[in-house]
Amino acid sequence: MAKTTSPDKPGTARQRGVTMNDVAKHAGVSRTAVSFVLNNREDASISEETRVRIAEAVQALGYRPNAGARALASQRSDWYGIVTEIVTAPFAVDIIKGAQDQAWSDGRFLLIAPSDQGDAAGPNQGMEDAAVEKLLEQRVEGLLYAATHHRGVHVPPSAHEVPTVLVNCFDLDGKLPSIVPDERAGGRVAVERLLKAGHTKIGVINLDPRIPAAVGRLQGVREALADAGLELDPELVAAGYATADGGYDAACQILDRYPAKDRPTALFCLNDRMAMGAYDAIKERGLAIPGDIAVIGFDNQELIAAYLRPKLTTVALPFEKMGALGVQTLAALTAGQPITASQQLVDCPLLERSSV
Amino acid sequence: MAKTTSPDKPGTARQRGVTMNDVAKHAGVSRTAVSFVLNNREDASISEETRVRIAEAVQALGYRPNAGARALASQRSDWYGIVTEIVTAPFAVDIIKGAQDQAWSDGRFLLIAPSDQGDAAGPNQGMEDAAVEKLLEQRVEGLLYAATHHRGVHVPPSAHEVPTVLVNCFDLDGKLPSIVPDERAGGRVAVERLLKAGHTKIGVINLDPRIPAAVGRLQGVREALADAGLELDPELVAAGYATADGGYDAACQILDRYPAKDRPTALFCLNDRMAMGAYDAIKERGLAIPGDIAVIGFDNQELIAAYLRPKLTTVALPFEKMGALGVQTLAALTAGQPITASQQLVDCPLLERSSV
DNA sequence: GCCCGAAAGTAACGCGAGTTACCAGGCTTA
DNA sequence: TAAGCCTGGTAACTCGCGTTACTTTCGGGC
Repeated sequence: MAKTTSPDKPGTARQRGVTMNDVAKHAGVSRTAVSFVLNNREDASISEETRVRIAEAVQALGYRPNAGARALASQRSDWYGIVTEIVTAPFAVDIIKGAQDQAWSDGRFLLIAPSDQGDAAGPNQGMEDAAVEKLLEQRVEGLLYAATHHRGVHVPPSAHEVPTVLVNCFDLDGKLPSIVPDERAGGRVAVERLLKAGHTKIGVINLDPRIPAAVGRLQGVREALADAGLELDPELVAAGYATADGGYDAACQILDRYPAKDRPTALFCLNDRMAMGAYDAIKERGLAIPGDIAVIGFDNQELIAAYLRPKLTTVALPFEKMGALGVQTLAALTAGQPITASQQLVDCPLLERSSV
Repeated sequence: MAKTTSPDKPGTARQRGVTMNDVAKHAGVSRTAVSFVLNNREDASISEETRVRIAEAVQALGYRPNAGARALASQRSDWYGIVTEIVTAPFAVDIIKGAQDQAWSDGRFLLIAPSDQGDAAGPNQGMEDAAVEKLLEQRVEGLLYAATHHRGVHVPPSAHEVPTVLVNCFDLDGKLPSIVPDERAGGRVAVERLLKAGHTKIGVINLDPRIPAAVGRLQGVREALADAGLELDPELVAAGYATADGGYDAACQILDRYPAKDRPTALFCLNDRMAMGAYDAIKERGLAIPGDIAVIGFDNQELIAAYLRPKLTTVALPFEKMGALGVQTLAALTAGQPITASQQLVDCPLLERSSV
């Protein structure tokens, strides 16, 4: 048997990188000892002196552990995967940020894979399956599946091979745990804020009424009004495309439906883009915000809400928190907690700025 | 202390995963044969019949290669790493998207690591070093280093251990290749557009004049004017904070400096947020966009530019393209191309909307 | 003086692949 | 008929590291 190392061929500059073996040799101990020290295994007995020698050798050689090899040997990768359309349409990019931060501070890596989930059973299902497949090849210990818009989804079958958590969407097949914003409470807090400011005639600029966000938020609106002994007048609700133009049109409808003295004194826009349009409609009519009409938005799209003039008071979608919670939930699952189809609601806080 | 030995019995289906050995057994061949087939090695001779048998076994068993083990054995991970503050401040998130897409379609993974690069030699240099270190532990084959704002940076020393490319920033130590937007050409194209529309008196709302973006864009402005035989009148330039409020103030300054008939007929705002503020200043004065005053922005922040009313014509920062080009450059470097401190300029296209 | 147990390590195996060297048999060719 | 060559394939080594089982030394109790 040849000795452990084959002689390095002269020509090959093949920078092999320094391994635990090199450290061991340099410190005059066995590789096992190095491994013990590096992993802080208190159950193995290594003298303080040797410990120090090894640490010095690590320093001297600039040793850097090989995560892949470690994963292979220990059968755990410390990797999570996230597959998401957010990569392709970065509206809710904070989900990634939250997940990333949480994973990172837990000493894990988050592998990010793109997907083109169509709005329903995607036209591009293949890409998504491939993404999951790729992640599983990397032996991720768990999967996050995130959407840009709160909605129901079908998860690729192979995702069931490891613990999986849905973020900002929920499993239409009802098998996986999910984390979604508490739309209802969000709608409620917005209206409560307006009521508190003395507004009783509140216009609502609605989204497509079929999507979960609209359903939840509107229910919250009704609840808040009911608590104050009021009811939601259908005349005060207008729906439109989820754009600034849509918001402009809807605001015009509502505002022009009444003579000045009967006009609603506040508008609750179910997203910030629509609020942006509503601003224009209001200003065009020579009305002041919030003097004549108060406005509350939803989503807290920083670039809009924080830069509109006056700055927009809005309900924030807790993307970052949902991402973090996703990773935490995943950690619990991979630690052995049983998988259930539980749904965690995350609070949508009201951000007070200057439009109320 | 802990029972590390887990007989495969207990409740948790310790799903060992099927390996190449299993496939080999199932197909009645050696593991080597399987490896050859899976890697499509044309130099090894395997009969068509065996090939098929192996493929069937792979199917039947649902075999999935272990990327980590493959990386270990083949000494190549197919991973790139990107360390960036973009994760923490997602302004230029499209850089990640571009890089991710490119890497993905090249069959590689992009590991994303966060950093808190302060604006100068960061207060949080430690975090950044740690990020690079972590990526190197994963044995990434190359590094991307990206910033949210075009500027000079110092790269952590260990980044020099693998090919590294800077994106949207450049190496103050002048050793690494970088990819940055062509600010100068961007400024030029904006002004040329205004000139073409007949504007000759053009106000400029400037950024902090020391940053590379301002320097470059302003130079472009001068060039375009010079080509038309004009000069940049200092009176027409106002700087401000890079916010909507800053833009509002600066626009007021410029507009109120002149009587109505001498007023500039166009404003070039060096970023979209300032353009947002300028819009307000213009509208407040009862002027129409673009009828009385045309506006061009810079950055193409979708949420602003596409939703302002009228929609903002602006010069786009080519984040996505820079990200993609970063990965391409990295691929060339890891393929053996020598590392130089070359700087690639990426075009900033003008996006025509409705404000000119 | 002998046995025992803790302290301090070490040899050897396995993780899941890629890769090299080598072998068996059949067909050509001289 | 023997030497060579191609076809089809395999054993064995390697990658860097975790882990288990086993060895050696040494101090102390009886």
